[in-house]
Amino acid sequence: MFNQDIGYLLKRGVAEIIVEDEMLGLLRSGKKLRLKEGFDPSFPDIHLGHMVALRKLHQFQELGHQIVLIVADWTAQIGDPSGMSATRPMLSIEQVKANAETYMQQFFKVVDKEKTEIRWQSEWFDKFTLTDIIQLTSKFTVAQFLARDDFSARYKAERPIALTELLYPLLQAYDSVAIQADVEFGGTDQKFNFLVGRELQSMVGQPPQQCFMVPLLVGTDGSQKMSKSLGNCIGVTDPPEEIYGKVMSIPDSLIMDYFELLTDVPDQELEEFRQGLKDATINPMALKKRLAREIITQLYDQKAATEAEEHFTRVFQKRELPEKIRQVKITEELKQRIKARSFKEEGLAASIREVGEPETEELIVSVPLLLCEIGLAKSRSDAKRLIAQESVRIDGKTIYETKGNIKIGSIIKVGPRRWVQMVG
RNA sequence: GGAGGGGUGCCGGAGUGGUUAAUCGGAGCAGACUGUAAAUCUGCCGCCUGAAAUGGCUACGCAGGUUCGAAUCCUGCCCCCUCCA
Repeated sequence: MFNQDIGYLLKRGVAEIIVEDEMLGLLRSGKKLRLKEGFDPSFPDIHLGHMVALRKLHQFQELGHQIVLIVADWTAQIGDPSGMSATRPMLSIEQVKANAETYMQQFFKVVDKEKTEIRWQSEWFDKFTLTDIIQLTSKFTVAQFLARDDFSARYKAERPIALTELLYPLLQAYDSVAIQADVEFGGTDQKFNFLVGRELQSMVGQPPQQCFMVPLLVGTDGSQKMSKSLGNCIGVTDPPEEIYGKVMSIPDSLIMDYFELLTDVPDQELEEFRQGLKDATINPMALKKRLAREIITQLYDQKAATEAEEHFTRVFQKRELPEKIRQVKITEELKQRIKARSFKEEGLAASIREVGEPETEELIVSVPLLLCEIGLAKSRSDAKRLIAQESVRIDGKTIYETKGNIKIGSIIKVGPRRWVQMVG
């Protein structure tokens, strides 16, 4: 049983472990391991891509090991050299704290707070002196760093590499020394940084950490790794319906990866899925529904998953109205703004009329203006385009011109998934 | 210190005096098809005015200038990259 657990732990959803034998030895030794996970407080939002490693951490926790979460408040100022932006604005201390707070709320959706130790880089780096930095940097060579994939790629492509970026792996490595990490967790893109940590630890006489790397989850676009800046991610705090919808929109080719990395559906069952997909006895859509339920159940609960599924079926498969629609109040202020900015010509001004009781009040409005005011269009030009494309519906009727009637209770729909209901 | 290359719309990247709100690709949006999959096809894709045709404004690192007219020419400035030292 124990061996089975370990096998699952070290195989399912794992890209690479350095050094696997040592890792196995550590697990068998019965020692309570210190599992390192760092995060950059510039990006406090966790998405499913991060969740892969966090799920692993949780599994280790269940076996009694200790997570050490590091708030990388120093390296955040450098920026991880994973090719994107080299420079980024320095965050204020308050901002860092607020972001750390946000991060942890999401982090503890997946891992057990009770078994987590939280450490800040500033605990050790605030005290760092130039001497310390010189000592640290003197241990490595430029050639070693240029060996790293993205450094060498950028170097060859004659793209800039900031000196501070070279410092990034060193600082991250020092974290491992500071907390005496036994294992560091992350995506395969962290391999270089992890290895520097290993090396540094052995230089200072600590047992080198194991590097536990999970595959990078491909985002909803089906081609690039999930990342917030690419806009292809599913956030762990996204509302259930949204997670459901986004999962349904992933390409079929990703289904099995998602199952493997993000759920506990047993390997054997996954094999059946694979086979079923292969000989087309399973509808991929059905699998995605299952997947969406699994994920939402983990992040919320079963009830939320069921509701999200009902919502999806109703709104997107049957094309009915959602049960909850964002409501916008028709305030005096809104009316004034609509009046002030539309139909300035005398003849038309009169057409803004009130019919009968306030309850049945009907307004003739400039639809582009209205869409802007209630946040369904970015600008009036944008709104006009949407109308021209016949994607604006008021109470089920497609709008073809810029004039339209609304009343209390009117439902305005733009495109396939944006609704607003006007309320009094 | 010297030499060379470059800064264009969300991103990549054309354009080197006018017909350029700026070729093209990607992303995005809308639509057809569908399983909110893929593939494919169509349209849109700066802001404001107008029902629309139209019109106006803002935009090609920044500031000036030349010109009837500039992203494109001139001057100054800022920033980035590579190479040599």
